[in-house]
Amino acid sequence: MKTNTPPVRASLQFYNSLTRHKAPFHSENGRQVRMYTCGPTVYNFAHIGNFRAYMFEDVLRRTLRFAGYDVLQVMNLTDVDDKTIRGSLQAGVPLKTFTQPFIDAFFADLRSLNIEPAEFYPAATDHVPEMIALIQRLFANGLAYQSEDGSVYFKVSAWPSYGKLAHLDLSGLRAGARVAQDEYEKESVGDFALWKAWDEQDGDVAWDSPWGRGRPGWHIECSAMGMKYLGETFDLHTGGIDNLFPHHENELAQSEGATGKPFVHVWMHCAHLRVNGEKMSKSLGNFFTLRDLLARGYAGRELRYVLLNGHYRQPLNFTFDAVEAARTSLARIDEFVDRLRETAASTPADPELPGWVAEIQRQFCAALSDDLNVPEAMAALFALVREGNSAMQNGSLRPSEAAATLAQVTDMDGVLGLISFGRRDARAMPADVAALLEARGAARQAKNWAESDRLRDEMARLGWEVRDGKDGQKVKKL
RNA sequence: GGCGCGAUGGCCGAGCGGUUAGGCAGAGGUCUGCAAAACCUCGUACAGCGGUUCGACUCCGCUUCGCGCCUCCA
Repeated sequence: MKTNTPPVRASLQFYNSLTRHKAPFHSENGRQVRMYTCGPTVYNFAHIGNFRAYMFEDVLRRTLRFAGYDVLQVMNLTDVDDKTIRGSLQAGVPLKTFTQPFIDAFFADLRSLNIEPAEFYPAATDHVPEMIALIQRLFANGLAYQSEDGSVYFKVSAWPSYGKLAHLDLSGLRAGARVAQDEYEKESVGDFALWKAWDEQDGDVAWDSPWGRGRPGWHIECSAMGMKYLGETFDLHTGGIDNLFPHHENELAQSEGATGKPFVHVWMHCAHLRVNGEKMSKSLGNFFTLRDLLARGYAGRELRYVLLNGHYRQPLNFTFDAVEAARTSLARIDEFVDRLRETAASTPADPELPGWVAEIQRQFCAALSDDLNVPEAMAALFALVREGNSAMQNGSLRPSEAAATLAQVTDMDGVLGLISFGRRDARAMPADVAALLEARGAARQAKNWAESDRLRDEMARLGWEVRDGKDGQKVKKL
């Protein structure tokens, strides 16, 4: 069915970390948008702070699709670095054996949050040849050198635009507060590793390269894999704000240093998640993985709601109160959708939307188009809920209009991903509950309210809620 | 020290130079046998002090408090 989505495509605008301004978004390839999103380092279970970033990227992706674009998204899996190597050594298993369960867990977590899958999830260990090739190009351009220990570094001093993303200047870097003492083999403290020579702590994790055995640096993996799947120049690159420096700055320098072309048009960064107003940390006891929260009985969609409902460039405060509020809010939305369905029955949707629905839809689009203002988009959704309920209550919403409204809600949910996901199935009523329902109906007919209430309580004890409306009893699985 | 961000009613959380954000919680009401749901009404919120302005939560400055990055943490 064709929905009445206004053309937001022309009006999308995003804040670009590179320019520090909002600007209208244009893809390089017309209909297709190519985006690279920094993925997890798979040495552990991801925590909810990580998922705030992945949620932001999900909204971005869904908004682009909503606006009519085809999205080609890459999310890398960092499966070789200090932490993964350390973990595998401690566990006494090969690297891949160590990381695989965390990769599986990561995908399971994405599913429980209804985060749409990316098109590609390349693993670093599968792309070492591409990284080596890229480093060779940097050598050819005079931007890389090998130190005495065999490691290869990027020569920041040879790349004048270094610092343009993080807006840092090199003199500041040199005076940096944290200068590692063991970095003497670098020519300059600002230089970063492209290739790390093997040392004992790497165990058997090593690849052959023109510079001897070793392993790739962290930054080079994103450059190599981004280019492999998206080309040497692409539209969007996202990540958490803490990736901005040094990771993204380094990636940018490497990539443009190798190709001589612009690497990414728009860089977008998501602010941190806080928990009860504090930074999440193990010592504060407020460090939660997604699994921790699911185990506490919170549903994925409730957590999705919480993670979604803030502007991505603003720190978001995670509280358990907020999850409780999300639960109630979702119940209201669910209630509304059910009611629309009942009102619509199987009536075909009006081709014309009721005026007030069209207006709300317009606001919804405008909010998202303006640098992904999800809270405002949510406000529009709730305006629809309120006015829709009101119209259904006074009987002024015709079934065909209800059907059209439902189609709009479904359309909006393409971005929000809240409605058609994660609701407990309305399982078939067990025979005992059905019997109670029937008995209650009879009691009600006889105006035996005491018996009616008793049966309602009994059903509640079995996990079924019953409500009385104009057209009889309605049952819902709790 | 450098670069940057924030302080909104009980909680979460948008926003704008002058007109309601929204959600949750709370109070009252309508409906209902009751309950639930739904709808209606209700909060003199914009850290403090100055300034600009006819008018500032919204711009500027200062102060206080909090936060992020400054070599591998989303």
